[in-house]
Amino acid sequence: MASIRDVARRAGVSTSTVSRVISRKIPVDKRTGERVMRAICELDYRPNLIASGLRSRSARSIGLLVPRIADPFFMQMIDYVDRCVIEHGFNLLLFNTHSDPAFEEQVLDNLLRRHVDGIIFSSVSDESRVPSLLIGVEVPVVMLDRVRDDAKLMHLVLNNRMAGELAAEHLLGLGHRRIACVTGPRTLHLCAERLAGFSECLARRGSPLEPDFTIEGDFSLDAGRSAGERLLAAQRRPTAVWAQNDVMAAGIVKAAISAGLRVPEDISVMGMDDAMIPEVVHPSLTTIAQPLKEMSERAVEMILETRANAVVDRRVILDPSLVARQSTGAAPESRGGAG
Amino acid sequence: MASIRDVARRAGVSTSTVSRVISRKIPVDKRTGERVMRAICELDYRPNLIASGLRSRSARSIGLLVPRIADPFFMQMIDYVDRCVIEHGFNLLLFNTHSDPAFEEQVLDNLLRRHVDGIIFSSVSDESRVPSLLIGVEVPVVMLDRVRDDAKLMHLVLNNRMAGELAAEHLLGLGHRRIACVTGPRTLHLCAERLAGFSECLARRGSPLEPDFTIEGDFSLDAGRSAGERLLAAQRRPTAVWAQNDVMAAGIVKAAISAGLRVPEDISVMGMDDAMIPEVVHPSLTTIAQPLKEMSERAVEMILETRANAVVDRRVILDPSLVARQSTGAAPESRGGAG
DNA sequence: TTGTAAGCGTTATCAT
DNA sequence: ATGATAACGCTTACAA
Repeated sequence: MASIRDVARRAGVSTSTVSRVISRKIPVDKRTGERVMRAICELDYRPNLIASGLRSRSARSIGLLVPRIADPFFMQMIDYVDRCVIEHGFNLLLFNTHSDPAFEEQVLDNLLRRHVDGIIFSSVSDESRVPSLLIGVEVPVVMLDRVRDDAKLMHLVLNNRMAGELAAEHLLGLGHRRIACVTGPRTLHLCAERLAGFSECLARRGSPLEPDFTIEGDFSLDAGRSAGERLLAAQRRPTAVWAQNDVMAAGIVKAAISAGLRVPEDISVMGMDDAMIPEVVHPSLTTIAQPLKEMSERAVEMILETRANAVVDRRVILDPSLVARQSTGAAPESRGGAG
Repeated sequence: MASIRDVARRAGVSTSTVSRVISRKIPVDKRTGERVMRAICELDYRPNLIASGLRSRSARSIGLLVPRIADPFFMQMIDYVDRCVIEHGFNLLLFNTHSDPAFEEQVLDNLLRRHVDGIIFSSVSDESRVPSLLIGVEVPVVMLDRVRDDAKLMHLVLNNRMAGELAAEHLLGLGHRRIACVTGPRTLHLCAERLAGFSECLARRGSPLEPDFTIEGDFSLDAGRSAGERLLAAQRRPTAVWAQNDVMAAGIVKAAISAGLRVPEDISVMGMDDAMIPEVVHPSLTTIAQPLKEMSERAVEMILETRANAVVDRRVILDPSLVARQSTGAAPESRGGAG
């Protein structure tokens, strides 16, 4: 493959001139510039980004760490981050941490060896040592949805408490009083926050969450399904359920329909995330949407701005929003006779 | 950050010795080896993969090109490829071609500049010039699901004709005779193959596909939904539909249920791919599964073996399989009275 | 077994 | 505006 020397030789200039033509940061005489460009084309020359990365200390790539690739939410995130990263002339290095602290550390090591220009880190395990390992590092890091206040790292978090409140308000507004919640792993701060917002809002409005009506899941379809089955088996079953992600909500819907119930006529179900799942299932899921596009873009921008020594907010909080679809409706009691 | 020189200095050896200790390909005296390791730990030294990549001409990374990241099928593929790549000590560079030939070429250029160790390329557009551009290249390339016979490139394809046959056999076996098919973009060879297998099998068994009963879609939920609506509006509607991916099948299910039909009692629906969607919707989708795990692993192995100068099959064909779930059942005619 | 030294293909610095 | 030259941090002949 042709190198910058071959181009220089062919164009009758030095390698520095070729480099200048390519980077187009430093002015070059128009005629020599054209000669160089011609040589580049004739030789089908492609600058070697590895070499360039070594010398300029930037391989123009961003590392994205997610706990799970095969997940609708993270898949959307990967897509958005990728678009944004490409737009800025960078590439995406993708790492799956498998929600495993040990794996995370190994992956991090790898990442640092590759000298990426920035790291976007979405962990779903609050015990990870990685954030602390990340503090000394010279590359910009943005943590997504983590709260442990390592003020040294940039943070981009969702207002998870508000997510719970929005869900509660929506269901209360439809007349529901017997409301259940299927949470994610309770050890996750973000799940606890969502639940707190949800239950506090219910309590404030006079319909406190019953202990039997909060079930912990692991964000999987099966967790949703079995939580649904348990809730429906209760003597006085709930008329509405909020699941802390859409996949579990889909599981609950399956459990309900399998049990001969109609959604939302007999029971309302809502989810969270608003990535892919809600439209695919029937009835379409009402959900709490995360501003995933904005989150992804902000993360990339925070990194790029830090790199450029711009002044950057070190902590950004974004608001979720309600997206009403078909899976929630008026409470049975408020439509027909008393429950 | 500490470099190999710092380590060498601290351990009182040369940089080559340090390099040997790290690569552990060349024997090193046990005692010096330990001294070096200690120095590495003390300095928290991490070999720079950019520098190593430049010198050794291998950055230990594999490039994966997919037409769409935010898609259940490709998401699964990305996950499997990543696992396999990591297992072999490589990293994944992900590229979204957006099913756009122009974008593909730009992305390819980028890929070549990065001197990846191999390229796995899954395109969903047969007109792309990329494969021809790829022929001269010195890095191993594996094409997924492309048929245009550039014998210069390695291929890994699904037996798409068999996929159509399996679908037809399944529905015929359940007693269906009025059967429809919602295809992907007809310009794609793989879609044409699936349809050919499907319709030839039906014709062979005396239930040829009616022209009105094949509808072209674009693999999207909306395409499935509107195709479903059109099919259900027909005077004599089909009793079974095969969609060439699961997302469109989900759209058809939604159309059917919205029209007041039961699945599968009134109409059977089946999909293809078997990635994420079939379990999430209700009823769970019967589908034609692609052996995605095997495909992904084979692709990575083909690259690694080529790199190691092993003899490699240049063309691998894998078989799909039927996964029966709840969305298909006996034809209405064959259960109750005649249609 | 270990050290020396020459690159890998760029870019950055300093001249001119 | 352009050229010579020295890095960047590592690997790898080759020599010892």
